[in-house]
Amino acid sequence: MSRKTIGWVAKEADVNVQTVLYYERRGLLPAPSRSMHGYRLFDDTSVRRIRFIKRAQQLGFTLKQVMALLALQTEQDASCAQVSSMAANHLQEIEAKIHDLERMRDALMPLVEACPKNGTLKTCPIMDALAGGE
Amino acid sequence: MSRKTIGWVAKEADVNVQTVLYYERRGLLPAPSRSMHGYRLFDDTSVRRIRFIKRAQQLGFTLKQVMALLALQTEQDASCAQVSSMAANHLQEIEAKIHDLERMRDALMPLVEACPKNGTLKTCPIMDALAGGE
DNA sequence: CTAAACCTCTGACCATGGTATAGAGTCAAG
DNA sequence: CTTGACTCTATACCATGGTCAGAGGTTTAG
Repeated sequence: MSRKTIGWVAKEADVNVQTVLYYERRGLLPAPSRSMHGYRLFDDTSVRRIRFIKRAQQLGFTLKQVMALLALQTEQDASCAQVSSMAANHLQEIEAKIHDLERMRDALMPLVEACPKNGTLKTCPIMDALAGGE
Repeated sequence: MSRKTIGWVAKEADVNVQTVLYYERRGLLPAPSRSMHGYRLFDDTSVRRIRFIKRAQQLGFTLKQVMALLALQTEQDASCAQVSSMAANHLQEIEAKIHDLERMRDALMPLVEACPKNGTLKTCPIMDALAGGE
């Protein structure tokens, strides 16, 4: 397979050219080889790597965490347990965020329901709660 | 009640002095009056305002949204319905975020559970999923 | 009187995940 | 040979919610 330009990778991986450059800057993609005139030369391992990043992002991993996952991927003695541990940690963070949001929802929902929606601010239970109920 | 310094407000409202300045820069707090020597002079309406901001933040409102709420608060003809509408919108956003996170959790959890935690990366279901299962 | 402790101001910096812009060089089709 | 599309580098910008640094003025206790 002949080596392709950055535009090709971007299209294949369905990201912006700038994003590929950004990932390279961030160290998520290795510095690619270059053509005579300094053009980056990629192949489909780069495309697969970007897709890996995107899938990890869909699972809520930050680029920093993805970087750690990618680092494991290239270590030959990396174990499944390390990946699992990172994923389990991340899962806990996700659950914590869910709980935070649920707490917000549970605080806000009764206020919205209690709001008559026709009065002034003085009788608004939402504003009242925000003002501290004083 | 005598007017106090920024340090006093910060302490009363349990925020950083810098944060008070930041809120003023962002327009969440009005430009305070000044002493002879240019020092900001506050009273407890400022403290109450910062506490309002903090409570709204706890409900997940961004500073931009808080600004809108505060703007309503000072309009005399603002209605409860406007507040309610903002809150209801925000509630929907919260629920959307919860669903996103739940989707992540539901994708990640079976992978973590399926992971034997003792193999190499080649047999790791998590890595496999991230690599696209190819 | 002096030194510490507080206050002021502006502007830059942190992480996050990119996007945009400018000026210059290169490549391929017509 | 020209034109348009692509690439290069470097830098700046977006929102978010602050935090920090530096240079200076003020206040207060000893």
